[in-house]
Amino acid sequence: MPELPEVETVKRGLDKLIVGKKVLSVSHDWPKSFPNVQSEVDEFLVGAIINRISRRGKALIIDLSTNYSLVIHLKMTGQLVYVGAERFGAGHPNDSLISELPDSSTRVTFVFTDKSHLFFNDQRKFGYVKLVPTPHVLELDFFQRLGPEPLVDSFTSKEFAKRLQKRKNTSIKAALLDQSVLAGVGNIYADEALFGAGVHPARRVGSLQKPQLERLHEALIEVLAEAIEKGGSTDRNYRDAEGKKGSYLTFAKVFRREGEPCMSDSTLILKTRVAGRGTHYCPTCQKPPRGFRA
DNA sequence: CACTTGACCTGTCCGC
DNA sequence: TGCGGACAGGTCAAGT
Repeated sequence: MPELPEVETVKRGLDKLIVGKKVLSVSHDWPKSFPNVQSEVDEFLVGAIINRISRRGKALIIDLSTNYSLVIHLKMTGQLVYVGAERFGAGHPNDSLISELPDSSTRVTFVFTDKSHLFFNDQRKFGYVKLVPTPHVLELDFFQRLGPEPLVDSFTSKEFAKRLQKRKNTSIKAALLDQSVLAGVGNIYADEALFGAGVHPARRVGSLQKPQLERLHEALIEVLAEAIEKGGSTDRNYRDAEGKKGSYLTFAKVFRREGEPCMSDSTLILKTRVAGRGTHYCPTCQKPPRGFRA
């Protein structure tokens, strides 16, 4: 479940690993994972040089020298793992997960001219890699709908409150998961930020007072920034560009911690369902709204 | 328009 | 042990 911190971690890894490389060949076997036709691949991807990597929300954008870009969404189980050329030479020692690739979840394989590889793995096939003319990337519906990046200065508490206006009658958790309110938050960081702010996930957006919104705004930024520092969260599938797990869940205060004592007051963490998602919270730090039953 | 639910997929876990 | 079904949760389409 790559969210903003995981995608940012992959982005930073790819910055170091593949920028400047030239694409030698590309193979793919699942149309939804790579919807472009072969002629586009031949013309705009094979032979292209990787110019620049960026992230917007949970999506990665890889700009190529052909004025095309690869738009990549990892959705639930996607991975982008780089494997250096030495692994494909003779007699090189095996190295953990990387020695297993490609595997049964590999959907797309990029080979660079120096023989290094980039694998797009995606067990559940929800994610995609698509080749789009660079000038049209941000015109894609996905990007058009996206709200602001939470980690830029212009994302103020005031901007946050304004964005929440159109979601007044839903739960705050559903609003945080709505990518048009802000970009990049998913199930893990929604729960963590709500705990950090002491706000119950089922609270109606319209019922929150300004100080609570300010605390939530602050908690969102804090949680996302700390998660990037820890290399993101690995629940099961997530890996960074070098095939390594993120360590944030070791530090998570509520996510996947049902039945454990709250770090703040030792009340047992509960798990319920809000906005159709598994939702974790401390019932005393995050006072449930009237009428809420777990 | 606001909001919720189901579909897209597959691996894992739980109960029988 | 085997097997069906629930579950995991990001986004879009379709529903109320």
